[in-house]
Amino acid sequence: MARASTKAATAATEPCCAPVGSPEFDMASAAETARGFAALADPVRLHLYSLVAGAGPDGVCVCDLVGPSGRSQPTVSHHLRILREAGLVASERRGTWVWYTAQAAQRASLRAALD
Amino acid sequence: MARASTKAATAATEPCCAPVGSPEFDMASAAETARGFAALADPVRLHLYSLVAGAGPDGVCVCDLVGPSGRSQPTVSHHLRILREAGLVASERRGTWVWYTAQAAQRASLRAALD
DNA sequence: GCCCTGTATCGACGTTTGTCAATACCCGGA
DNA sequence: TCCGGGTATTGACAAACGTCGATACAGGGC
Repeated sequence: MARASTKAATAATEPCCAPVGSPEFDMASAAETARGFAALADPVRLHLYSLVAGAGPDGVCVCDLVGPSGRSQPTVSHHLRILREAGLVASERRGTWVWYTAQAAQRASLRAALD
Repeated sequence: MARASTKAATAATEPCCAPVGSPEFDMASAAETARGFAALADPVRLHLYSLVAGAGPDGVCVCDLVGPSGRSQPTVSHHLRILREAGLVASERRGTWVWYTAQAAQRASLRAALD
């Protein structure tokens, strides 16, 4: 765990390592970012999100997501909830049905995390 | 599951929904992409990856990752393996120690998935 | 050769996740 | 008001995950 000089030490007896430059790491925002990535860490959710994001600004009705996902309706609802809680999609009731739309801000936020 | 006209149906008795435009969804590559996101779906791994990516092209020695992560050495090794299997980092032995370097290609691939 | 140190693997544990059937909730139409 | 259909919630279960202690492996110094 000790620290060495500025350049990688090729000698073996030295403590070990390099500068590492870890100024500080915001653990709170890291947990939030991790939740965002976790929302996309499942093939079914990735598929659902691509369907929602691929639909125009009007979004997609849930009833058009159950079929393509190949999962039961409760399972799809569960995945949509995770995407919603991660801020990647938003839901809106329109009469009998519920429509989901993609939230560009959160997608941009995750893309920015891959700087 | 039925299909409606091209525009959102405001009437309630119509079957339901919109075009949805899901041309095809490559399930195989989706699983691969999901694995990439899953690798970043944990705060500890996010921290480890930021340390690896933040270090210069030389990378970081494992011994400098255990401390900041606040986890045991086996746990860090476990997380590094997941990052490596996801293609986000690569490991290289240098004498006594093992150094990890970030793989820009996979990071770019994940960023591209957020198109 | 033996020891010492750094890293990876193994075994076990509690927690979280993905899934479905059953059920409750919400809304529009009759 | 009741009924019917779309969606969300609940309960249960197996599988996967994060974590650690103990241990095995690898390489350098003696």
